[in-house]
Amino acid sequence: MPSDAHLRIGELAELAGTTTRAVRHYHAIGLLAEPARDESGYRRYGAEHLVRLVRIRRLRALDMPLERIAAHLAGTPGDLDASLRSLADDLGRQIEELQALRARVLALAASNALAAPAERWREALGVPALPAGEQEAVALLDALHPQGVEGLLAQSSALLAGPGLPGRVGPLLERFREVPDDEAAVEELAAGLAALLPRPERAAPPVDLETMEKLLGDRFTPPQRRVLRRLRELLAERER
Amino acid sequence: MPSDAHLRIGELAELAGTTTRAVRHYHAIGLLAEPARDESGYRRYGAEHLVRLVRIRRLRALDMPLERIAAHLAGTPGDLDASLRSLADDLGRQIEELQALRARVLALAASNALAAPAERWREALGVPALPAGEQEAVALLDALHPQGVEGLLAQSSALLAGPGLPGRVGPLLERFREVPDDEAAVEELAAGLAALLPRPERAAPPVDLETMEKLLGDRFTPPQRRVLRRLRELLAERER
DNA sequence: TTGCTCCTCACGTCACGTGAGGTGGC
DNA sequence: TTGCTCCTCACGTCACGTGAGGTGGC
Repeated sequence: MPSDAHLRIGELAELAGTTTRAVRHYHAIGLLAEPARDESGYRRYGAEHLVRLVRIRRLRALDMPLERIAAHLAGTPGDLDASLRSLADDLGRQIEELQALRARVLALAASNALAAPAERWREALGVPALPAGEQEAVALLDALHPQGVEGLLAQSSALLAGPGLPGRVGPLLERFREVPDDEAAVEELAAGLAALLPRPERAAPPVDLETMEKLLGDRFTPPQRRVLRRLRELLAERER
Repeated sequence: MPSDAHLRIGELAELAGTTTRAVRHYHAIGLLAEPARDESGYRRYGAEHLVRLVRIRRLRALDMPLERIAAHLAGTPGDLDASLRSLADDLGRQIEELQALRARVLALAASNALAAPAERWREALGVPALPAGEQEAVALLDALHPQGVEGLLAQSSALLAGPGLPGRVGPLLERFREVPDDEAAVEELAAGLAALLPRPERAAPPVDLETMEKLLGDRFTPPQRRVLRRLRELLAERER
C-alpha cells in the first residue's frame, strides 16, 4: 500500500474545495499530473497532488487564468511576485473599465437617451409631434450618428453662427413638408438647410445624407428629393 | 429597386460599427430579422435593420448580454429604465467583487503567503531550517488548512493558554525528530503536542491528522507513528 | 442487492473570431 | 482576368457544469 496513492478523486477534490470535474480538467490540460490507477482503474492521489491542487485552487480564487497559474507554478519565487503584481494591475484596469461603463449606464438612464429618437428630437428642438414617416427618418438619423440625434444636433449647433437650431429648424421643416414643385423654392430650401449643417475642416459631416437617401429616398415626394439632392450638392461644393 | 433593400452586409456592419460576423450571429439567434436576398443570394438590408442593429450595438457597448438586449428591445419604455438600472446594479456588484479580489491579491503579494510553506512556517515559529521530509509535511499541513500554515498557527495560538506557540513548538519538534521506542516518551510527547492543538466547541480541528497520516504516514519512524496515533486518540477523546 | 463513487465521452456556455472552400460582382 | 464581397459550415475561445451510459466497491 504505497503511501502516495491513497486518495480517490472525490476525496482529493473535497479536501481542495473543488469538484472532480475540475480535477479531471486540470489533468486534461496538463496542469496537474495524472496519478497512478488502482486495480479498478480509479485514480489514486498522494500528498504532492493535494499540495499542487490546493495551490492551483488558491490562485484560481484570485481569478488567475489557468495558463498563468501554470506559468506561475513553474516559475521561481521572483516570478511569483511579479505575476501577483501584474494580476493586481489587470484587476485594477478591469475595475476602471467597469466603473466607466457603469457611469455611462447611469448617465444613459438619467438622460433617457435610449428612448424613441423621434421623442428626443422633438424635445431637443421644441417642435410638435412628428408624423410616422418622419419618425422613421429621425430614427435613421439617430442610428447614423455615433452619438445619436443629440450628437447630431450638438455638432450642428456648435458650429452654427447666429441663433441656435431650435428656432430655425421648425420653419424649415414646415416648408420641407409642403415644398412645391418649383425650382426656386427647392433651391432656397436646400440653401436654408445647408446653413444648418455647417462643416468644419476635416470633420465628419454631421449627417450621412447619402445613406439617408439610399435607404429612405422613396418616402419623399419628387420635389423633396430634389431638395435633398441639391442639399448634397451644396454640401459637397462647400468641401472644396 | 425597393427602398428597403439596399445595404449589403458589409456596409450595414460598417455603418453600425461592427462586423459581418456579428450581424450573422444576431440573425442566427433571432435577435435581428433576416432580410431578403438579392439574385445572388446576398442579404439586402434596409433602414429598419440598421436602426435595430445600432440599438443592439449601443446596448452591447454597455456590456449588456444579448439575451437581455432582446428582452430590452421587446419591452416597453418602462421596462427599459428598469433594465438599465439593474444593469448598473450588476456592474456595481462586479466592481465590488473585483475590488475585494484586488485587495486580496495585494495583501498576498505583501505577505508572501504564496511562498514555500516551509519557509513561512520557519519564519512564523522561529525554528531553524527544516529537513526535506518535514518540508513536505509542512506543505501538506499548509494545503490542508483553508488559511494555510498561517491559519493553522493563528487558530492554535488564539486558543492556547499560557505562552504562545513559537517558544513551545521548537522543543517538541526536536523531541519528535528523535523520539525513542519507548511508551512513556511517546505518551508524553503526544500529550505535549495535544496541548498545542486546542479545540473549541464545534470548531473544526486545526489539523486534519487523519489525512496527514494517510498521505505521509510512511515517512515517519514506528515510534513517531505511535506518537501521531496517540495524539489522534487524545484529540478524539477531548471531543466528548 | 442497493446506493455510492468512479470511469469516459461529449455537448453546452457567451459572443463572436477565424479560417476553409466556394461563388457572384466590378 | 483580378481583387473584393459575399455565401455556408465549423472549429476555437475559457473553465469547467451537466448529463449519458456503463462499471467496480462496500
